[in-house]
Amino acid sequence: MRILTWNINSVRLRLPLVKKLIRQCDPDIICLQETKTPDEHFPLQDIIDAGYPHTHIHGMKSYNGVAILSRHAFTASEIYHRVEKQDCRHIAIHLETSKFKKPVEIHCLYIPAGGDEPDPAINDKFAHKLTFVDEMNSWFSENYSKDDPLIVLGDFNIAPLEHDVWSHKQLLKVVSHTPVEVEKLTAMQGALGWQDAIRHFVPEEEKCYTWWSYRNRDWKKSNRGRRLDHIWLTAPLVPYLSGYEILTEARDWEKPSDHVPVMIDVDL
DNA sequence: ATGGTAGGTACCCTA
Repeated sequence: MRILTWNINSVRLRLPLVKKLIRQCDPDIICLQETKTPDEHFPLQDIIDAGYPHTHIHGMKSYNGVAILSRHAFTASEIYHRVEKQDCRHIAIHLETSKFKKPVEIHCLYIPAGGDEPDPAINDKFAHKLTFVDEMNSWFSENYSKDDPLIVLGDFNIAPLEHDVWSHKQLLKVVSHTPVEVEKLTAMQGALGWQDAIRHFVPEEEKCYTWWSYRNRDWKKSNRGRRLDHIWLTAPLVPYLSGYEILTEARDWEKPSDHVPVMIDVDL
């Protein structure tokens, strides 16, 4: 089972790139963030025709929006509203497997970016981001145990490790790598013992990125990247993890997203 | 220290 996450930055604009991605990677499940469209304008028929008849989409006008597109039927689908907002950042599906009694749940997340100023007292967007991560931490802790087979993935907008950014020192006061948000994400990770599927394969001392800013003349040459997109698994799933890929070349596709697809293979 | 680009929308917001 190949499971993929991608912040697509407008699903309508980049539908041709979704098709290219499918041809190239053939994922079983595609999780998208920043689809930026209400459900009635989501290109659903194109997705179905591309081989993904099972879809769970939750979007809004202009901002945010998440989607799960699957080759396989799922038994349940959920929409969650976070921090008392209706802003389309968290959905989930349940998959029956032969490996586990309980369904495997896949949670697709788009954590708020948090604006520019890393001070929650003067920046509401950063305050929202911190509250959002706290709420995710307590919600997962209250509703699940470490023995449940769970996957949480998406654009977390936080690069937690030193080598998840091009310069740890220069980004300490830059939203996405500040100690306060890293601490909250790490607390959430610890609560259910989430395993970072990418760092399962890539040593922590090795640079690893999934996002490069548009505001750069040559993203590849300067290589000022950050690892903002993540796939986490609970312990029961880790033995079945068999591979990963970060599709860095997608940053050079025509009209690219600033994020690249991240995927894992799990033998389910 | 500053400004750089992109997408959606409606003359500005978010990333």
